[in-house]
Amino acid sequence: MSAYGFRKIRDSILDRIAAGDWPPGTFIPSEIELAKEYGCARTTINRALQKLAQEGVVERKRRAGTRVKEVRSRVASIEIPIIRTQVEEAGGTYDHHVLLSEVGPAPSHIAASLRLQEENELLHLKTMHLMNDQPYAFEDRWVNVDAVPSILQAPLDSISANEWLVREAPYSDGTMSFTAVAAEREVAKAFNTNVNEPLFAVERITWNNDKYITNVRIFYKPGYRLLTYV
Amino acid sequence: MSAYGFRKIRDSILDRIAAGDWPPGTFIPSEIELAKEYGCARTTINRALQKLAQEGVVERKRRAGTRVKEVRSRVASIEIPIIRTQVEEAGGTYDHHVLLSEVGPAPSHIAASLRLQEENELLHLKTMHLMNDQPYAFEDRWVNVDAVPSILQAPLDSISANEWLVREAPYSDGTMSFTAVAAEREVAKAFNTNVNEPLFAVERITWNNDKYITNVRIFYKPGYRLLTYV
DNA sequence: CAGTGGTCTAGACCACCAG
DNA sequence: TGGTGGTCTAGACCACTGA
Repeated sequence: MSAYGFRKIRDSILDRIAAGDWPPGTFIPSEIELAKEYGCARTTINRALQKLAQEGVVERKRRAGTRVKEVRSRVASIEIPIIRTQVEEAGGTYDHHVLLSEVGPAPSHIAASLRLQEENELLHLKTMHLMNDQPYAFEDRWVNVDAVPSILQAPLDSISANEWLVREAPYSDGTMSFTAVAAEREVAKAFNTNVNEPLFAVERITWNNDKYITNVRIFYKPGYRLLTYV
Repeated sequence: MSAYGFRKIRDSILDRIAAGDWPPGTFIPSEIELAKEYGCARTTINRALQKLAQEGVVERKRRAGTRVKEVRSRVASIEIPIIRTQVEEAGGTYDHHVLLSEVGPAPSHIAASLRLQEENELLHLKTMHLMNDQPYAFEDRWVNVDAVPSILQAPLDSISANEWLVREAPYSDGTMSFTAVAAEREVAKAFNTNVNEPLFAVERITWNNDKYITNVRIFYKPGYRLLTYV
């Protein structure tokens, strides 16, 4: 429960919005008025309202004030942990097998996603992550060897490429997308399931300033569900 | 650019972490020390460090201090707009068709997800959302009539149930999850695709205090991709 | 117990922008 | 130009928890 301090005020204001005190599109009283009403410092009100703004409930503008959003966007914060952590926090034992590790030219769609002009050599990795010795997630990764040459010496049998890259390229920025895909033969076999089984997939592209580092697709086991905590 | 105030300090600390000043697993100086070093109030340092914690870069514990995370988790913020907004912002024209609208008892798994003890009557809606007259998303929704009795009089042909609920029954909380599912016959037909086609699905349950309002599953058209902006 | 982060206060200055 | 939110300050008290 968030029953103390600015959280309590945030909850209270949210309740009043939900109760219809301030219908969508209308303005909430100013921070100063609310501070008087709640008998607290303006800073505390400010913090509560900033939280509500971050959650997509209200919009705030200087001079104008704080307005209840007409259509409340749903903002979800999703934490994508390292798979090992994910497994261990679920109480399982983690392991992984490298199924493929070879250096070669990239297929055109991968090269395009990594903004590679020339025909760079990439490290192609396929890894199965296991939870309690059962298939958990299948990883298909391309690493730009130019950006991270030392990847070729990494002990990828004992540490996953993901964790290794996080250590070597901690500044990475990137994009992430989620899709549903049909299991191709190789992946289906790895999961011991049927071809065309729907799989939840995450695709990440990360770069460091202008250096594109890696493109990875992770296919989770059938039935996987990504939860969010609003 | 975030070149002023606590953001600048956040950036500076992040740079120093990346530069190796404080390797993963080690502790950052305390807020008081950093405040001295940066020549600002402790509150400002606190804010910068809280931001880094929220971003998954550091872990903070009372008494212990602030530690650089061994493995940096990826935190993504996902904004799920109203479907109409989603379509219109993509430059398309929006429309929707109500395929089913009936009141009746809930199947047990729906009743369970809405925490309904008795055999409440629920409004069951199936809606196809269109973009440029093409199927875009299929919505399967159950509404707790007890919590929102006026839903029965809503003009759901002209306004989608989603938008109507947002206006009439602001919610305070909810959960959201993402999965990949195989299209069942009805949905496949609605999308004019094959049975068992993988579809990206979002399930949302929302409530207001103790009143459970609605359970909705939205199946997006084949190939749909949810993007995040880190 | 002592030191850390979590939070609140009261006051201040500033950037912004609708009127 | 006045009122709004954005942010900072200096100080304070508290909750937690490692030693």
